Amino acid sequence: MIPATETAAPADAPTRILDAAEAIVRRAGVASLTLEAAAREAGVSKGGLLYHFASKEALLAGLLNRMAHFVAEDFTQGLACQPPGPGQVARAMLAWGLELSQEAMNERCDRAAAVFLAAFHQDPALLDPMRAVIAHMREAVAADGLAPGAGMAIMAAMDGLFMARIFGLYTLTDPERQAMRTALGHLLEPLA
Amino acid sequence: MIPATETAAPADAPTRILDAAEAIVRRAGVASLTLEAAAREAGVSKGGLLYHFASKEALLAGLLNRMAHFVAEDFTQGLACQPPGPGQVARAMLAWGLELSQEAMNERCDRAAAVFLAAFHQDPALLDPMRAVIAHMREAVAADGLAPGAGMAIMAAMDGLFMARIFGLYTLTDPERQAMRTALGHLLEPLA
DNA sequence: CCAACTATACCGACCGGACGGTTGACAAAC
DNA sequence: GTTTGTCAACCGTCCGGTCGGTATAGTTGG
Repeated sequence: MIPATETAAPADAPTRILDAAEAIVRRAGVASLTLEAAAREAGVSKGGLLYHFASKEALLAGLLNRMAHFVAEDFTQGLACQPPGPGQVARAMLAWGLELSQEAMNERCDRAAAVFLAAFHQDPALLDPMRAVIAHMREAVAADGLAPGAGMAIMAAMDGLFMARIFGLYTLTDPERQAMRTALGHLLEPLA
Repeated sequence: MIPATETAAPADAPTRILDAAEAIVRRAGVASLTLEAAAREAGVSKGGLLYHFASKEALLAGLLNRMAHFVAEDFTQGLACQPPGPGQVARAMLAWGLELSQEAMNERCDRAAAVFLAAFHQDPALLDPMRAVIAHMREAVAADGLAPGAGMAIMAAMDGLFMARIFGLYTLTDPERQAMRTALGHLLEPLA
């Protein structure tokens, strides 16, 4: 959704730097993200980068803040696509994790994963903004009007798929996704 | 289960080094794991460490192999505790993720997480032994005699809890654990 | 029995490179 | 003329890995 500020759009330097850092982590892993590399990829010098982000930690913090914002927006949007009523939140999560096209899902996962791991490696405390977003989601799940535990189970399952993708542990085939969708769908009924 | 080879037991050097590396990552994060630090904590010199593990990558590989072995064993043991029949694997996974004492669960999670993240940071390919173990689990789940998707949903949910703990995203309260256990329990019935 | 030799386990000084961050200069914008 | 954005050179540190050396325990030949 958010406009693709990349191709042929001369974004401002901070944005270009964030994009570059993200791209590096996605392409070559956390360990390859250095200030010099990010600066080069963003088309600025190292000094120029440090003008906008005073330290590597600041860079990662900026990256994660942007991501947390994006995730929160994504969640709200997904929620709006579901008809209201009990289980709305859970349905939105299922749609996010199992009904999205593989490409869309992979794009979101990989992007989030890159930022996530990079920030965590620098300092686990940098994840705080993300934790806040997730806490907000958990509240929404708790107030979803489903049998207690059902929503949390669905959320945890989607988190599990997310992790599996992050680390390349496994990916579901399309029939598997469908089957899991059906199974978890049973938890949506008010009293199962 | 596995005998605690730590306290007052002068294990052999390679084991001491692996323990030390693991402890460092758990205590101070991936970034703090240096060869010198690991060597010091293990009570050997850097040269001594490099005698047993020829490179940092070799050290991480050793760490992850040990962990993969431990996880596989843990899985087999948990399986043996469940009465046979359809859903045996899924029940074992539920027990692992939701019925274990908090302490036991945290211990396992933290230990795995530390090794996992350290290895991934060094080189994602180092996770291959772990991927093999997980592939084996997925096969077991697929042959569990449950409705298709149910077992995978349960496995994914446990993975999600694992990730949430790794990154300190959230932890379930005891009532929440109980509720999730109940909800996922519904998926164990042959045809829901 | 002993001397020579080898293998194993370990040590710690050192090297080279990389990386985060600093500094001083410079040009355009206001 | 000062603020803003950018640059390139430089510095200190840290870390992975190398290397020459040492001590102990076998092993072998005389």
